Amino acid sequence: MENDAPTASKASKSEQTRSLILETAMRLFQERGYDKTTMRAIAAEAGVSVGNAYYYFASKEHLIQGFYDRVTQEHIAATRAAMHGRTDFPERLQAALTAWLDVAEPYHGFAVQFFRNAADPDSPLSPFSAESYPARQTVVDLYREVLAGSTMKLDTEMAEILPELLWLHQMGIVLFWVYDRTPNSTKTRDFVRRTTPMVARVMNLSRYKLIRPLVRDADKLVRDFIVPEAVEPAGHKASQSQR
Amino acid sequence: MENDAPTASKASKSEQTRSLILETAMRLFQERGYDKTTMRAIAAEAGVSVGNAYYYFASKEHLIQGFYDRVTQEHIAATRAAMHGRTDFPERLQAALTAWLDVAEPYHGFAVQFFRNAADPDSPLSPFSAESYPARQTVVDLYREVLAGSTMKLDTEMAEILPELLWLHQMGIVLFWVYDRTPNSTKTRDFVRRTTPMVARVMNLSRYKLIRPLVRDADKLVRDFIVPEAVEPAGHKASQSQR
DNA sequence: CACCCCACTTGAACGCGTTCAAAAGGAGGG
DNA sequence: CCCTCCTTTTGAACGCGTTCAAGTGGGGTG
Repeated sequence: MENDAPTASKASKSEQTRSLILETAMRLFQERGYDKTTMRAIAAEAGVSVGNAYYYFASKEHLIQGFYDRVTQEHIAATRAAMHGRTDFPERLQAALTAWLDVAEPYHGFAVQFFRNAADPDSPLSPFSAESYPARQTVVDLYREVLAGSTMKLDTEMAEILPELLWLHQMGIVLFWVYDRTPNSTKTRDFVRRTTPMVARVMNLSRYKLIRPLVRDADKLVRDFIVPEAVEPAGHKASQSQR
Repeated sequence: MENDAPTASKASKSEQTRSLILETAMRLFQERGYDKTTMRAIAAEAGVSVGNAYYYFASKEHLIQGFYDRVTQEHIAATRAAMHGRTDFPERLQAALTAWLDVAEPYHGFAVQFFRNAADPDSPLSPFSAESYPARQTVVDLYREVLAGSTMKLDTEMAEILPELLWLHQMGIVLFWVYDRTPNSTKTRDFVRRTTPMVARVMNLSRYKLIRPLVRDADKLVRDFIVPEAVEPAGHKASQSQR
């Protein structure tokens, strides 16, 4: 995750321990769910002490960041594969969203915990937090790609903020998914299938005279309130414990 | 919350204890925040035992339901007062949203904690849960009122689902508010001020031929996926303990 | 009055996430 | 070889939400 530069040629002892704990945690979360996996159990299973786990991860929640990063990486790869050769925008968008559902499905059980954090602005895990800005930007870029590779025509004004909006749209889908208890998230998949063409139609409409002023206002609104200007630079980095 | 019907003419001893605990909890939550208020502290301050608190409230979270109900009641009253005499839809909508912000402001500090828990579909406190269906419906009815009292014209099809959508819209605003750290939630208030007329414009547009099919699809989508048909009746009542 | 029943109350105990002072390595420097 | 200074590791201990077996008390019944 972090760069580790200084020494290490392949994988310092420290780095090994760290990922051993992370892997163990991820496995147990998947096997027993988040709540039923205790820090003691993770430590025991990994063959270290509880305190050691806390040396590498500031809290139990921070272990989830591992899940988040992993899902994001797989999501991007899967989306690129699924979009390959397609230029129809709705198809590409649907590919991206369906890919997310495929990748995240195994974690559905404890994804709830993830979303709990989303509602807490103080949590570094919140998708809106400064700490997760890089991860967020990665996904925004993915949607930029979804858009760029399509034949969809829209004015530059719109094109600029759209990736951000599509990311927000994905967050909405994820919220829907978290609440969805149907097997294999069938309901969410249907929702996506029916929602995607509508999104495309709204985007098309945005070129009509009638709607233009509304679009312009919406654009300005998003710029003023939603998209952060570069995010405050100042020190954080304090994501880990370091006494 | 529960009905208590059987005996009690004015306020059975039981009912007194119950509300004593609730009032104490609400006060401490406000004074110290949710996390820093311990169940032991609540019990001590109320002059009862911890176990007794758990006799009346299944969990610490359940105490928050009190906050939720109170805010809802005040919100409805404040909105009616603010809308009085106005028939312009955007004005009425803005009145409703601003009223919420006014009423909820004192609790901003621990509303975060509340929303954290609310994001959990398993929690009875979730705004989407079956348990909070009545409370939700109360607010949906409020928005029905906002709409009905306005001069805004829209076809019946639209008018039917719109209250639900406006409730959803309010949820979005609340999410925004939770993240807003400006004094007196100025940013959220600006957001509402600028957002409200746009909502009205979208609603107006919905009558144009060009957009009609889109609206029809959206309507169907909402009916199929969002608005629950009376909420499943069956078990899973098992969310809480009850000896 | 004695008895029972049951709504109500108690507080010790449990399991959890988290903290922290202290120990153990281990890599240089003398 | 020892001393020093970090990084890493340990596990007991703390405070919390929650549970539960054991009371307590008052009203109805015989």
